Amino acid sequence: MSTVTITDVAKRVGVSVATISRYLSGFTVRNQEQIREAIIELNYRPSAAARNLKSGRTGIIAIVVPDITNPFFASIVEGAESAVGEDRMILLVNTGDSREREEKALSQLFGRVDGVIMAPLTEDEQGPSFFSQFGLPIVFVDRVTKDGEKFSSVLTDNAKGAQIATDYLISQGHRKIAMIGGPCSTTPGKKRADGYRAALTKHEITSSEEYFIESDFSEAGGYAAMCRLLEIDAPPTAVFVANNLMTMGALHALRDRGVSVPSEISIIGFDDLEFAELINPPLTVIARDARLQGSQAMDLMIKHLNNGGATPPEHSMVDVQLVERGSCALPRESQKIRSNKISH
Amino acid sequence: MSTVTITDVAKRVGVSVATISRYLSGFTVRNQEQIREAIIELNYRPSAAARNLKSGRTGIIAIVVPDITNPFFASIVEGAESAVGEDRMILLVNTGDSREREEKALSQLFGRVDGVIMAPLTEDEQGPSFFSQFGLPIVFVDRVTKDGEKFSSVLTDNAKGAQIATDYLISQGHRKIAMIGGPCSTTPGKKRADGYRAALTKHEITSSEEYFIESDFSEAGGYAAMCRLLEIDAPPTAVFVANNLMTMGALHALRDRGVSVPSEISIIGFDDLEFAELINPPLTVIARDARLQGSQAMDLMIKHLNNGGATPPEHSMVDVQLVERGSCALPRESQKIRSNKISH
DNA sequence: AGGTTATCTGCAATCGTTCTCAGTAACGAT
DNA sequence: ATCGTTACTGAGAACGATTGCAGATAACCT
Repeated sequence: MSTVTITDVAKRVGVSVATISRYLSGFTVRNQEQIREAIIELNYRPSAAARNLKSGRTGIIAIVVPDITNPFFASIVEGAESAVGEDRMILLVNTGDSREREEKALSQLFGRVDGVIMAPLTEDEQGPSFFSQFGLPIVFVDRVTKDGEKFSSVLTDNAKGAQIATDYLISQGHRKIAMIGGPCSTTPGKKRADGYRAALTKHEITSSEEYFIESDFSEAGGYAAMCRLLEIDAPPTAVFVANNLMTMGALHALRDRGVSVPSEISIIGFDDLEFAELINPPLTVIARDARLQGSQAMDLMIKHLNNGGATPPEHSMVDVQLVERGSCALPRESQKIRSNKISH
Repeated sequence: MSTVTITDVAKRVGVSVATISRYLSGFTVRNQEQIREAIIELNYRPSAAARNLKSGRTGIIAIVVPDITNPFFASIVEGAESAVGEDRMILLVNTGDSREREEKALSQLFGRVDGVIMAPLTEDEQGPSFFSQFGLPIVFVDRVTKDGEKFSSVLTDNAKGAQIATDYLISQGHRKIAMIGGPCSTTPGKKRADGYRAALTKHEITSSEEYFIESDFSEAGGYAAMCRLLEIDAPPTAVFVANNLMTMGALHALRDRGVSVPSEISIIGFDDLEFAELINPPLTVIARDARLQGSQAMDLMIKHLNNGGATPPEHSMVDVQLVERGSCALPRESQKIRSNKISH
């Protein structure tokens, strides 16, 4: 029933399929009116599959993210969607932090999409040719792989953000500053750790390695990490948490343990959350514009595609910003800290 | 370069394309080994477009939601994704609460996907044939359109949820109970309002119409609605807010106005939020399993597709549940409420 | 009227698969 | 040697659109 083709329309009007095809692609043809009517009457819709086969393009751009329930990635998707334009659509793939699914997705995507915007799981994909082998235009967003220079990318100034966060804590008088970091196999995980360490070094603060915990960007990971930090003999007076989900986990842990923020411990997160001000206390964070990252990535992709895929890779960096709210305060008087030390 | 076809593989091995095709679809053929090698060596990948054209199926299921940054919909997507299986993919479309984009999406989707799981914007699509005209299998999730019975659906027991919420407030002693509702043109908007009113009626509470505000499910809408409620001469002692985003808006408004929860006003939300416990006070909500809704919708769709599209519509309902935390309390003694009135 | 463009048209090839159909080879049974 | 069966193979027609080419029509000029 619903399988009306261009041939049906042509027959109805009494012209050849070529004429219908030309009408559809905007050429002026003789029986415009009748064709238009016939198309409506028959409820004809061009077959996307046939068009794809002939033209080689699909009009679909995939966006591959590790976790769509992370508000940060949701915003990236939203940003990308806002920039996609009239004649293309987005195909979202959520890899659920699974390497296997990421690979499968990528190979399945081939031929179904014109390009892929992706936040890869880790930097160490197998060899630099892993992505190239698909011959698909790729734009990296938020994260890159080892051979990331070969493709366009839109990143955050992660190191700077981490440095600002750490500087801020230092400027408040903290010296025992811990960090709950993401996997160092990821771009943000590594760069944020770098920034944290750089800030400490700059202020000549030597920090115990106990204070740095490499976690996994998940809420559960943040929870566990914070628990570990609380069990250290000389617990930190401030913690920089490297992403939103882990921050939530850390706050849950503190809540469960009855540790009050910021009077007992200061917390600064990375990535703002819509509800950050509603939390008790309102959360101080390093923020960045996720929607912008998404839209920039899409812009880059579209530019590339419209140039016939002949553009050199471009790299863009979005800025970060300290949003001061109420989760950081001066450390408890040095008294207590010292007594802590001594008791050690 | 990257356009190696089945013919190339056939030539390489010295057999016909038919043999390669058969090999690909799992039949036993004579030169399995050589074919496998040739495919790898040439890096051959079957053209999805050609397959689609031939078979009429794409292996893609679309999921259309109004707002992907709403954690509820993000979870639905995640649930659907978890149930999609090996041989199919999800195409996500975010309509951004725009009717126009919803329509455009639907017409663009035709032919590119095998089916659509969707949460329609409003119930009043133009005529019952609006969706039928596309001849696409549809499963509604969370919301339906007027002709919803014709398609499978996975809904929440919205009325029951709203009733539980309102009953709960009543049982705490509240009588001045307001509701910030969603658009009554949507399924959840309407049903939740029904449930609220039913609960009031059941307890013979006559409520001023001022107490019911029809908002738009957005954070800004919730903010504005709460502001209006606070300006009423006899402000409510408790508010049932009909979705997560509006609840956040309402809480922001209360925070900005310095109204404390729950001592001055009780708040109960609909839909849980991951950070609901972190809020001050922890938010009491009506919760439901969004992931389950997503996966059930996907199951229904897959079942339908695997049966050659010949299954009758099925309707499933997921349950709701009261999650008691700290944002509801006994109303302030009538004293204070009266003095409030007088001072006004 | 005849010639020259300028437009529009239909034929047919093409995109990369799948699938039907007819055909071949191998092998055991008669 | 013939037959039937099994197990595979290749040729070629689809699927539904786009597009180069050449032919047809109309429009314009001299």
